[in-house]
Amino acid sequence: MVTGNREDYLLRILRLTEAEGVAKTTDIAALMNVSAASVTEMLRVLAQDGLIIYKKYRGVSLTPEGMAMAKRISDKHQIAERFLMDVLNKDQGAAHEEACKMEHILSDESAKNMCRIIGAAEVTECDVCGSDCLKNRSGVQLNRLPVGGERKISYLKCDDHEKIRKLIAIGFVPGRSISLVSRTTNNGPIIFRMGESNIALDQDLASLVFVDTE
Amino acid sequence: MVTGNREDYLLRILRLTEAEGVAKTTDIAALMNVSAASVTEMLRVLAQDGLIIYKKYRGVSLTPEGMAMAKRISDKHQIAERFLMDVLNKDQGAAHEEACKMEHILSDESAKNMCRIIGAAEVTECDVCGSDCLKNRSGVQLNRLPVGGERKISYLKCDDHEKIRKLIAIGFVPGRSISLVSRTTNNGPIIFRMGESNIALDQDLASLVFVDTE
DNA sequence: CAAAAATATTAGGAATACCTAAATCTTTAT
DNA sequence: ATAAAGATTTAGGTATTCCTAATATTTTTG
Repeated sequence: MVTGNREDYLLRILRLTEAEGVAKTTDIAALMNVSAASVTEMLRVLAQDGLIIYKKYRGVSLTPEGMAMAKRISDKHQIAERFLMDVLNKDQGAAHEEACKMEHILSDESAKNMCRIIGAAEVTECDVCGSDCLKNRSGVQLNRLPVGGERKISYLKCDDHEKIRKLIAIGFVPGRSISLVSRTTNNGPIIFRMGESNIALDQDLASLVFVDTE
Repeated sequence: MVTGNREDYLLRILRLTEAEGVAKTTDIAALMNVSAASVTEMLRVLAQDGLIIYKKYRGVSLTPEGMAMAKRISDKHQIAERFLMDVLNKDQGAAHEEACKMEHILSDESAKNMCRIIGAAEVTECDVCGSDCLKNRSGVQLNRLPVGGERKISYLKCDDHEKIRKLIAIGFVPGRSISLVSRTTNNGPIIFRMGESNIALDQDLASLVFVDTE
């Protein structure tokens, strides 16, 4: 069983490997705020679990499984951190802190849905979300929808946190079905139907909402 | 130091106290999926920490501090659960599961901001959010409903995952309209009407379902 | 190329949280 | 009222994860 604690070690090892090529006991210890002896002990355990390759006195590297696990956690951290900043209004420092805890408990599904909401082009290859994460996503802006057809909201495009929050508060949440009722000429508001009610939305806000193609 | 684990115990004790007046070792053990012996051990620790009042063989109750802490966690659970459903599109069961983990790591600030997004409509005193939260959605327990009047299910109160899942499976989902058809004497089941059908529900299950205070 | 310095590991413990089995206390039923 | 049943606690262990001190290995440097 891989505990949150072990996940933390894995993540540190990933970061160190990325930055330095190898992860050394002392460096891990420093980053984890733990004694070197504790690190050695944990390395043995992780090696036994097949997550790292560990040679005494020689530092460690991740096995493919270990790498996959670490990447997954790292992705969730990124997603959570952005979400906390963009949607829950936290500053970078606080968001990072909280993301360090969230990364261990966030379900794949929730992470994926957070991704849809923040929709920024920042995290590239994301193991959690697969291909439909944050990069080159297809989708149609709500304001370009033809009248009538029902679509599902795919994601909200990060532009301005305040607007995102407003949209969510109104009910524009990924996964929901929506259809365009009518469009005024020029740049007036557009009328949508979602659930039981009609909603008017300004063009500029509507342009932040992307729905599934087709 | 109060770990997430201890917080879980505190929360169980709160729920049992609310439902039954006292929290007994065996009940706690059953809800936590842990041996009675482990519970006894933990109760000693919690008592030592001043969070509960514990008299051997006599069950426990929360001290003011313990109560405050348990309430705070409970509030965060409710907020996280609703947020996961309303914003991240999770179904009740999955949202509940994940909220059980989130409740321990969610910062006050994030919880408050979640409230702002989801809780604009329903309000009252929540220890985390102060005045503007969703605590007051807690209207009336289903088993206290007068015969006849139609109400909407507001939420299901966390007590035990199995029961919650059972209720959901039967169809007790927030938002649905329900009315009390008849009540047997004593502690027998209660008959409700929901949609096209009548449903019998035990008192203890019914007490977990809250409907809007008209 | 050794000795000093830096790094890493082993040894021996501590705290938390869990378990089973046995003992003890309380409740229930005859 | 008392013995059986039920609930709770104690005793004795296990697994994780952390610690300090002592030991071993590697690297650096005079």
